[in-house]
Amino acid sequence: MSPSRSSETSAHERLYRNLRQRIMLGELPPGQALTLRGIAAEHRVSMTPAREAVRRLVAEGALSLSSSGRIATPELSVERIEELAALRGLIEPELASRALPRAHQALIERMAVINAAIGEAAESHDAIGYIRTNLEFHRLLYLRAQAPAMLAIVETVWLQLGPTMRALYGRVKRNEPPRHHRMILASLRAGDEPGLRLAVRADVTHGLRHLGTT
Amino acid sequence: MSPSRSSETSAHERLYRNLRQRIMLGELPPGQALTLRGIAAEHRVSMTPAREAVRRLVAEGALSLSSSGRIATPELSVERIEELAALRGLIEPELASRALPRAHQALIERMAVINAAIGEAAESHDAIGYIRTNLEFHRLLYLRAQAPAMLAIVETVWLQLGPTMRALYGRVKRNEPPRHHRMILASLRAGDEPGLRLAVRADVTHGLRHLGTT
DNA sequence: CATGCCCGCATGTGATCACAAACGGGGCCG
DNA sequence: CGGCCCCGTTTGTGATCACATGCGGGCATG
Repeated sequence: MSPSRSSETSAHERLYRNLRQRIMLGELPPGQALTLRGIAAEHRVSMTPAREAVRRLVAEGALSLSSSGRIATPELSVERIEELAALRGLIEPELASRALPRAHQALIERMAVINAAIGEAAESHDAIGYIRTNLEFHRLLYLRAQAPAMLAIVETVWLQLGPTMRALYGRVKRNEPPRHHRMILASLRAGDEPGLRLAVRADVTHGLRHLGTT
Repeated sequence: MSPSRSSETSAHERLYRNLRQRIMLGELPPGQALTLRGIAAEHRVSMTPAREAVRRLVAEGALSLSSSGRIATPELSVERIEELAALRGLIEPELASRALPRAHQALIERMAVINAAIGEAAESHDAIGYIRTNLEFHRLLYLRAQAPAMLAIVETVWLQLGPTMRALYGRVKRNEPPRHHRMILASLRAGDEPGLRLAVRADVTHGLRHLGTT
């Protein structure tokens, strides 16, 4: 076809990034149905790149296939959510700990700025903005850990939790940033490694705890 | 086309499973080049299912694409290997701990049998058999943890390490099962949770430690 | 004999077609 | 009025084709 848009990356890569971002930020509710032809048409490409992007996202747990092959965002069971939260609680403190020696003042200030943005998103009840800035807060720290494989796995977990997080934060009306973020920043400033691990673990575990109200 | 082989699963699923197993067991050395047409021809299907299987494996880190899209098994840097080993050391003790309360006598005996098979594979210098039985030993335990998401992530890590493990075990001539396996079995029998965590962590960390000889 | 260029072929990407299955709505029967 | 069946249509799967790209071997050149 005419390469009207001469983007650097291949078509399926663009579809993949677009879908991945929408899922991770919770723009799609759990159980949302998708079709290959719909995705393809939306991006003005044929079914082939759509198939590859979907296949990739299914492999990462960001989408699920019904027994007959229909595509939808996953509807997570409570057990699975708790398991994914446990994985976050296992890996993220490790990433934070590895990032701590490299976390300079400038980084901490940038994190504080993002934390303020989280507060703004919370005040205006912007669920997607809240999720996005919250993930940015964590990712900015973890990038300093110089551990790409660990970060990739954590992002996969975030991806799987995306639709559920949206449903969760859409219900719980927050007005302020997570309380543990201040503890994370304080521990970073103090160079307090055990405190940082605890703060990160608490932050990660806390948000996913009130699920009994489902 | 004529559905000559009426297998239950779709074609790309069969290709995926076949390739995944070969990679995880270390049948392919690091840097081994593959082609879509080659994979397709080997399984008597068209390129389409081969593409989807490869895409899925790339998403899991089992295969890597060059900048021009060529397919090969990944050649891991030492840093990445250490990171993946750290992930194993983080998650596998947790899985073992969760499996412990459900680990009955019958399970422990089956693990002991597999451990003997590991010894046989080691004696006959059967690298692939060694890797396969070793993973079976761990998987059999972790299945009891009732934590499918964690198990899936650990298996992804195993998958990424597959070609490297082959290169590793092919060089180091082992003659016996990993020494920490006896500690794992003993901790299981004694119901000793902290000991189990330590034994698993040691087992996982130990095997990947002697990399300086590269 | 070493080195760099060049062309042919292998390879991945995307589009399109054919087909089987299953979803779902409308109508029929109890 | 409710439940069930049936058929049209949507949807995923696999095959095949056209094309751009880049790798690699062979030849010419210094």
